[in-house]
Amino acid sequence: MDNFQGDLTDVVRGIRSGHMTSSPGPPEGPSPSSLSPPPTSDFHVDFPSVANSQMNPFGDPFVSMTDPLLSLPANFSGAGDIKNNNSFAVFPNITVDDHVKNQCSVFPRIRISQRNIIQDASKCNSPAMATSSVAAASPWGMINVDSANSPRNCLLVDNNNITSSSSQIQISSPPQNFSIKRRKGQGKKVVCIPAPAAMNSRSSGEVVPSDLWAWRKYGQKPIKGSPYPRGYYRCSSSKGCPARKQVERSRTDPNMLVITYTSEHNHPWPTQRNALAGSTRSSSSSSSNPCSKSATATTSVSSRVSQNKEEPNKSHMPFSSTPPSPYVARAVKEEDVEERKYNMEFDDVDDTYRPDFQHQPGDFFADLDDLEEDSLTMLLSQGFSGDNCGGGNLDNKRMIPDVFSDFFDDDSPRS
DNA sequence: CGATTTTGACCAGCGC
DNA sequence: GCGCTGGTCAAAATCG
Repeated sequence: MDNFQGDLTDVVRGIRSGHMTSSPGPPEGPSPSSLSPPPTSDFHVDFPSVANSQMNPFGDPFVSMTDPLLSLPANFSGAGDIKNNNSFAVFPNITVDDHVKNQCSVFPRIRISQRNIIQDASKCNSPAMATSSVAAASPWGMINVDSANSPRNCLLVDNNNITSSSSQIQISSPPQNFSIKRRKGQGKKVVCIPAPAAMNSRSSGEVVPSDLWAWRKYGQKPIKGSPYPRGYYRCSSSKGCPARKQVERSRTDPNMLVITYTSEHNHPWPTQRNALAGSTRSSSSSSSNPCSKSATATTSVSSRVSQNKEEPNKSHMPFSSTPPSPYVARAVKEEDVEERKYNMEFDDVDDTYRPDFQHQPGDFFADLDDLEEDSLTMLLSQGFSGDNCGGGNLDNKRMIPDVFSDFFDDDSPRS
């Protein structure tokens, strides 16, 4: 029925069209226009380059992984569009040359130090976001926030102050927000992201942001007090993986999706076999060939991401080559976290979701070079539309994933 | 045919 | 104990 969830495609569309707040929502739901704008605040978001990702003190294997929610061809006007459309994401320019030079993280990962978290986020008012300090991460993003000072933890991007040319982007004054936290006492990580409008989904119109893991929906329930249903997903990347997530709209802000992650993945990134299993139908398993005709312009980003997942473990993922897995998802003792989080120091990142490594970090980070490059390889090989698949149009051209092709059908510059 | 989504039923936890 | 609520199960439907 009515789901007001969204997937990356819609996020992208929303960003592109400036309709991030256009999600329909039920009649009884709060009107987006009635919502108070978030406060103006300043903090920094560091987009780690390949170099600094290698210096990642957190040992986070995802640090150099790409963030589908934050990835778009910047040349679609990049900051300009963001500026005009109240978008939350910042998009890197992607070129073949960038790839070759290994200078471009296709999906830059946002990391916000707690010390940089705005102290004036009081206008952020999602109840779900209203508890305790948090440092958590999804596979596609990690943000450490101090909610002690922000009832609603938000990553807010300034319409007026975005610099995409360097690895550091100053952000302030947000129209949209993005936050991650752990729900008190439940061992959960809550992610709050702008809810895309349901524009291209399956029958129900349900669309869910992708986060590189393969999720299978196993239930949906109406939630008391909320006009929006909650979707229940489990990890389908690996059989027996306890990872769960719940996706629902914020009650107070229908434009926000609240994603609650429960339990940790007990496996590396999806294996090739299961990545396919976890992919959505819109991406045919036969489309390992990026030029496959089965890949249509309406294929969701989610499915494409799932497709991409099958690549990493083939040979490039740092945890793919050495069975058993070189890393296991960290089993967080949430009770301990709960006890600590109110006293968490700004530099305390222990609460951050991250995997443990069973091999030398240096080995892992050495692998990140390949990983970083391979991320783009995957995108280039799978995410672009047919014309680019012929191999003849790669010359320093902006490569535009066909998942974004809709945005360029009209007046958007491609080069 | 295999995998996912949908959706009603079932179960457990909690408060009264 | 009862009712409410949230989380999960599983059969059917759907899709590529």
